[in-house]
Amino acid sequence: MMSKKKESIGRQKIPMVKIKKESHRQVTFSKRRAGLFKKASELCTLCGAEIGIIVFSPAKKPFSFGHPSVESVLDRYMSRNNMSLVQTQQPQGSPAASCELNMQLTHILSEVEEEKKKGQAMEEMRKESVRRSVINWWEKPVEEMNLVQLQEMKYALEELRKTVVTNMASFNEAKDDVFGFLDNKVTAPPYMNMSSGLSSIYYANGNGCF
Amino acid sequence: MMSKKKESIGRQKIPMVKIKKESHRQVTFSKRRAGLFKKASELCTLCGAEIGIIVFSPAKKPFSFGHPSVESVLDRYMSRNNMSLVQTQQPQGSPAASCELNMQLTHILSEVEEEKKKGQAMEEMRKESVRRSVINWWEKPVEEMNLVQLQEMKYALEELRKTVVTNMASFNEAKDDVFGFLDNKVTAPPYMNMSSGLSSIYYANGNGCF
DNA sequence: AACTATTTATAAGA
DNA sequence: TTCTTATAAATAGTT
Repeated sequence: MMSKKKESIGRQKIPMVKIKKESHRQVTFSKRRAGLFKKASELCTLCGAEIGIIVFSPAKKPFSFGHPSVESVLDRYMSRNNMSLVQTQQPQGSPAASCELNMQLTHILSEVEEEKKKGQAMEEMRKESVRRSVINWWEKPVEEMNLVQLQEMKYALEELRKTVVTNMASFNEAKDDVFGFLDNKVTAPPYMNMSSGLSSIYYANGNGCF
Repeated sequence: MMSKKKESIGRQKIPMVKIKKESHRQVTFSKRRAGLFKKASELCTLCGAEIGIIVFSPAKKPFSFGHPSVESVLDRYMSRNNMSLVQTQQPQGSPAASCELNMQLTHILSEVEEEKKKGQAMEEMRKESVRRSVINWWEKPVEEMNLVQLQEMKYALEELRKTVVTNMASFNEAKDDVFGFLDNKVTAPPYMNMSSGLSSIYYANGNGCF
């Protein structure tokens, strides 16, 4: 056994953007689809969950995973939604639309919140940068300029945070104003599922309204 | 130096059987569901796939993930399989208001998405910068790079703030609109077929919305 | 909700 | 496609 090191550079980090090269994308799709289905199957086994997954490849080919079966999961999902629509007789207005809009509003709110967190994280980063710069400012001539930049950024960040906080408040008011009346009528408060960070609209609900 | 031993035994291999302990199972469900949705979102981004996922927790709570939307993916899957979506007609309020609101929300959603992506990209850049800085800080003046990073970030943050402010304003308008039409108790003809998702173009409903 | 130590997933290369 | 390998990412157990 000789030392034939580095036979591979191993897994490398890749940017989270669409893979350009067709062949490469196809390979990645296959691998990751398999990985996704495996994760789903483990979730079913470990937690007793029921899962249905539909995947369309970039070439529009359909793949699916289901436990106990795709159909049972989809049926249940849809009947739940439809049941709720049938049972929930709303007096007037557009309750279904309201429910959906409310959910999307909630979704947006959570995203705004996420941005706020990011803003705060970046402020932390700024502080860190400042710290380092202050420690070394006498070493480099660019430091002074850097500090000016940092001050400007600090200002921008503080403004951003103010704005976000203010608007969050008005958003919440708006939400309550518009949809509050639903709460003491037929529908339960909409349930919002977690966000994973990519898709435009995905939500589930306990009251079947979407 | 001493102590500071094993603060954690780290991840351990677990048998692939249903987790007995209820609380433990619930925690694992949450963690792994999040992981599953993240994987799905990455598959969408990297490969341009379209994915719909329905998950029922052990407690029968539904969660879903969809890109571009659960409905569009399920609908496409079902039409391929000669299944029929049960579409229940819902009485609608002011179609014009709904349409307007939907457009507003679609617009806001897409902008928030865009900002979110920007934020993520920024975060990546920061990480990369930090990583390089840590490795080479004694070799090169990282100050310059940091300056560029900071300038870019400042610009991005200012843009974000503008967007947030703009969106808040337009949403508040939208809020007033929907509030008004709900209050009006409009009795509208129940011919309008409300689809589930903003991007579900499959359910043509004749009013040009969605 | 955060933190490690490990296991698991997977990007590259063959 | 399938296999290998080294590294990135997910997560089990703990606080």
